[in-house]
Amino acid sequence: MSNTRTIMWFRQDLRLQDNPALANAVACGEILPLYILDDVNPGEWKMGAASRWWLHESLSSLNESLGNKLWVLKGDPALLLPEFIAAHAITNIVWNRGYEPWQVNRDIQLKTNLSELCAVDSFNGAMLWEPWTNLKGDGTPYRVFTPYYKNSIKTPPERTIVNVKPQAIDICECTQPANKIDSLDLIPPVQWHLSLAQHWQPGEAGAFVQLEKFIDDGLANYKTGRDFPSLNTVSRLSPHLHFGEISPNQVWLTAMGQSANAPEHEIEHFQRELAWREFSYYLLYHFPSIPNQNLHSQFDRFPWLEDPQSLQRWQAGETGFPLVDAGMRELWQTGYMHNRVRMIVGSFLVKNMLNHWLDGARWFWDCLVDADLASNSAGWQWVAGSGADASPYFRVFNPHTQSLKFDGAGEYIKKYVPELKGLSGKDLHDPSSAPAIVLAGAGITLDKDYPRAMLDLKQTRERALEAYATIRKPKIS
DNA sequence: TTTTGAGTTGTTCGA
DNA sequence: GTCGAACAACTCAAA
Repeated sequence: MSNTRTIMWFRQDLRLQDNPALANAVACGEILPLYILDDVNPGEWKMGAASRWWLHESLSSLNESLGNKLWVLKGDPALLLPEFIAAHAITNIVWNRGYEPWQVNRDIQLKTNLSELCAVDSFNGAMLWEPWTNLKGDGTPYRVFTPYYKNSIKTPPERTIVNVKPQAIDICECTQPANKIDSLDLIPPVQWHLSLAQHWQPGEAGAFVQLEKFIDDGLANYKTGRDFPSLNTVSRLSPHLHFGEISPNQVWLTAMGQSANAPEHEIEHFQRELAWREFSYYLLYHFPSIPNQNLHSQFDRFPWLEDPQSLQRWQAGETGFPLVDAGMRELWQTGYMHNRVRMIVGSFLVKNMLNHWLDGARWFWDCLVDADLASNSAGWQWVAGSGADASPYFRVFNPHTQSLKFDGAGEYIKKYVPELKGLSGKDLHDPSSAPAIVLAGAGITLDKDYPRAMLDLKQTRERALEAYATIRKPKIS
């Protein structure tokens, strides 16, 4: 019988299965499972409102899986942990690594300091390939996805045995307050989160339900189906992955094992999308300033406009462009937005409105249940054109064209912008241009029941192209 | 060092 | 209605 007592420090790995740090801790002997809500170190990017709701639910679920023995603290781990280690006769502490800049810095420091008090070990629980692997021949990081991906898949993800949870976890019996998770104050005072609860099942079990659902309904038609927001063809695993309720290894290997149920190229396409998540983490790790600064510095000179009123209309889903508004309202109501629609509302904000991408990133950060510093930063910079593998300057999404192409029947629009359900065809996608008699028949008065289009697409597109031209590097003659 | 080909997700215009 | 080219120039990766 060993005399170890190991802190299993849960962070973004709120699961029992395929959890390397947990497996290691359990193998050593008695464990003390702990979560610390750290609002000190993340600075500006501390968790947003939707994420907090999710975290509350996910911690509750994890706590239940651990027989109600999860410890919960709030504050700076650098201050809390030494005291905690001493108070509970701890011999070891383990965790799975994080990759956000503030986490990396915090953990390096912690590892040094805690090593004087007990044994410390960290593991890879969140990545198929950790960011310091897969460098170019010259030792510098990739900035383009395709070569990064091609190089990455030469090495299969390290773990091949997943979906296993440790048997017979020996958990330290310590008394703690009954309402421990509530004490973190993760639930907003406004009852806004109630609508989130209708759409999601946070926690490890919920993650598996979602994975199965995707395998059954989405994977076989993933490549094309993923473009249509009214279809249930995307995985919707992002929040589960963000909080580590399921690991990318588990998802990757499960998908790979479906060749009897889905064509190979569909599976591969999904794996590519998982790799985009990896690439975002990779970029954030190697270019830690991307949450706030343009990866391509010529964008520092970009003539952004500041117009709080327009920004507010975009946020509220009252731009007068049905697909944009549907997306922004989906975000508000469900804490999520379909991928294609994210690109469209992003392009609208950044290119048609000429609003700085950071405002979009901040709004998403607060509203998304899958808010992830890596994916959010990389995604917004991609849309703006300032990031890696960026969208070319001339790619300005036309919300009407996109709407007709990807929500032709308007199912998605009608779901989130129900005041337009009396319209159909072209009029539904562009109510501002609909004949008066059609609008009257549908019971819509523009600017009363639904806003008139807040800008002119053609004119703002040209304005955007001009703005992009101003930051071109001067030609050497 | 130089060269070559490629680079997630689009739109518009003119034939 | 359909189709291909143009939309800049640059940077990246690899040979």
